[in-house]
Amino acid sequence: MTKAKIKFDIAGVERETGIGKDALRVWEKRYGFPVPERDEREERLYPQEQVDRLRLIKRLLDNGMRPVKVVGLEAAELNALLNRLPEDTAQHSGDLPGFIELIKGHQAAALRVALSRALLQQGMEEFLSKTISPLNRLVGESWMRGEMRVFEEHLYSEQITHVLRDAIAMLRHPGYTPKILMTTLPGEEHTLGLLMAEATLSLCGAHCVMLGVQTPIQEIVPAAKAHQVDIVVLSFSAAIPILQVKSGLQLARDALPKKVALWAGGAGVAKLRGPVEGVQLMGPLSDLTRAVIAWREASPAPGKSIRPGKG
Amino acid sequence: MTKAKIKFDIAGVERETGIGKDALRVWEKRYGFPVPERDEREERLYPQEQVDRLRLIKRLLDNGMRPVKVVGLEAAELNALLNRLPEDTAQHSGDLPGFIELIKGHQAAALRVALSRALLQQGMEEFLSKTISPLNRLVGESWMRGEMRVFEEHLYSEQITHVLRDAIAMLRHPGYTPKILMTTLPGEEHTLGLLMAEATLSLCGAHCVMLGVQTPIQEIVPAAKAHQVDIVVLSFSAAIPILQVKSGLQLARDALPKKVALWAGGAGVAKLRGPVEGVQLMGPLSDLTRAVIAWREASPAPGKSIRPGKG
DNA sequence: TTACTATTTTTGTCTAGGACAATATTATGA
DNA sequence: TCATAATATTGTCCTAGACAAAAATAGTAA
Repeated sequence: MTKAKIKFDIAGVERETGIGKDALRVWEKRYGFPVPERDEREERLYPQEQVDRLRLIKRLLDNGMRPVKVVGLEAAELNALLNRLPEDTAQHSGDLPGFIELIKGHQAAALRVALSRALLQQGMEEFLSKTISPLNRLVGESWMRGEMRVFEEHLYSEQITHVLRDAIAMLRHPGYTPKILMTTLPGEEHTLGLLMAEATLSLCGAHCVMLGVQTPIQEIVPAAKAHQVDIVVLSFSAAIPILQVKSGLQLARDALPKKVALWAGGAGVAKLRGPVEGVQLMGPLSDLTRAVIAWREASPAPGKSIRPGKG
Repeated sequence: MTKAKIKFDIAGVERETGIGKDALRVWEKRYGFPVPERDEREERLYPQEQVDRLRLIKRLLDNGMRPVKVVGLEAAELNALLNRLPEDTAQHSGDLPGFIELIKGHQAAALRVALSRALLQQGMEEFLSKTISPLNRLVGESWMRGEMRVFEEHLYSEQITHVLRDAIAMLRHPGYTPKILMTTLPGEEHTLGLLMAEATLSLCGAHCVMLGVQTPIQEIVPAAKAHQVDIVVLSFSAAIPILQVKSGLQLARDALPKKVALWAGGAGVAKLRGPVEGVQLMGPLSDLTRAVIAWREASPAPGKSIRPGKG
C-alpha cells in the first residue's frame, strides 16, 4: 500500500550503515558506487536499494574483505562472494538449527525458553562456547546470505541478553576477587560480547561491575578508582575500525594507573596484529578464565597489598 | 602515578562528546572555542580539559541552551549558568535523596535492591512517575552541577534496567492486545526511555515485542509485518537533534503501512513543535496508557479486522 | 619451497573555505 | 497582547586535495 520510495541523506546513510560520510563520498569517486541522486540543492540522496547494498558491503568489510574487491560489485556478483565465506568449523551442540528456526519463526518467548534450557543443560561454559558463540556466527552468516534480516538478529540478541543477565544476576556476589570493571569505549555499542565476558568472569568467581556500553575514557579512570577494581575489561566488536581499537586501548592504558590491569577482548581485538603495551589481549572466552586464574596466582593474597610485618 | 596527558583527535572528540566534526570546526572559527593544539601534520589535537568542557556544553545544549550563549564561556561562567537550570517541580516520593546517596556511594547491589523495593511498594505506575522519572531528572541535574560523574550515571542506568527488565518479564504474556513493536531508530542508543515505555505498556496489558535500539528504518517494516503488530513505538531521547527526530518519523511513517499506528515518545519528542502527520506524539508515560485505552475502544474487536458477513 | 624485507597500492580520515536552509530571535505593526 | 516580517544563528553539506597506516605485492635470501 504505502510504498513511498524512501531516500536517505548522507547523514542518514552513515547512521543506517555505519559507514562514514567521508568514506561514502570517496567511494563514489573511486569505485563508482554508491552514486546517489541529488536534490535541488545538489546534496546527495541515497535510494533504499543503495543503502541496502551498503549495509551488505559493510558486513563483508567487517569480515575482512577489502573495499576494492566488494564496493564496485553488482548485487549478483556479491552473492557469489557471500557463499564463499569461512566455513563454520567449530564444534557446537547439535541443536543450532532448532534455534535458527525459532528465530526465523519470530518466536521470541519460545526462543528464550529454549536458550534457558540449553544453559541449564550444558552449564554456562559449554553454553557460551558451544551454543551462543557458534549461534552468533551462524546468525551472522545467515544474514550475509540474505536468509536472515536485521530485525530478526535484534530479536535474537534481546533474548540472549535476557538469558545471560538473569544467569549473571544469580552469580553475582560482592567480595569476590578479582574485582573487575566492565564496559566499552565510546563508539562501541555492542552489548553482547561484554555480557558474554561478564558471564564467563562471574562464573569463575570474579566480582564484575558492569557499566554498560560507551563509557568515556576519562570516566573509566575515576570509575576504576571509586570501585577499587583490580582489572578493567573492554570489549570490541568486529564492526569497529582496528585503528580505533588501538588508539582507544592506548589512551585508556595511559589514563589508568599501572596497578590496574587492562584486558581487551572481542572480535575487534582478534583483528589486531601486534600487541598493545600494557594491555592483555584476549582471544576466545576461555582466555578470560585462564587470565583470572593467572591473576589469582600472581596476586599476593586475598588482601589488597602486602603489608610487611603484619601478623 | 601514570598521568600522561591524554589528547584526542577530532574523531575521538566526536565519539566522546557526541558533537559532530563539522560543528567542532565551525565553533572554533565562530566562537573561538575549542581551539585545539595541532600535531606535526596540522591536525587538531584536543586536550582533556577542552573535551571535558565540551561534554558540559553538550548537555547544556541538549537542555535547550543556545551555542552562542554557552560555547564561548569560561568554566567559571558556565557554572553560574548551571545552577540556574529549571527547578524540579514535579511531585515525587520522598526518598530520592536516599537513592542519590547510594549512587554516589557506588553501591550497585544496594541500589538495585532499593529500587526493587520501591517498585513493589509503589506499584509500577507510581514507581515510574514518582521515582524513576524524577530520579532521572535529578541525576541529570546533579551531573550538570558537577556533583555526579558519567560513570555513576551509567551504573545507575544499569540497575534500573535490571529492575525494569525483571518486572517486565513477569508481565509478558503472548496474545494480549494491542501487539506493539518497540525500538529506536539508528542514532538513538538510549534504552531507558524505551524500557520505561515497555513497562508502562506491558502493565496495561499490551503485548510488547522489544527489538532493542537502533533498528534500521527499512527493517522496521518487515518486522512489523512478521510480528503482525498493531502499533510501532519509537523512543527518542533529548540528545537527538530535532531535525533527526522529524525526518526519522516521516521516513518511518512513509515506510509503514497505514494500518499500523506509529507512536513516538521520549524527551526528544517533547522538543518537537508541530505535529507529524500520521504519528501520535506522546508526552508523559501516562499518555501511553491513555492511548492504549483509546486504541482498544477504536479497535473493532479482539480479532484483527472487520470481516463483513463472517459469523 | 619458506621467511623475511622493501616497495607499491589501497583506504579512511583529515584539512580549508564556502554555501545554505532550518530554526530561533528580534523588530514591527495591528 | 498577539501575530507577522525581518534578521541572526547554527549545523550540515559541498568540493578537492593531502597523507599516514594497513594491506598487498615484489624482491631477496636461506
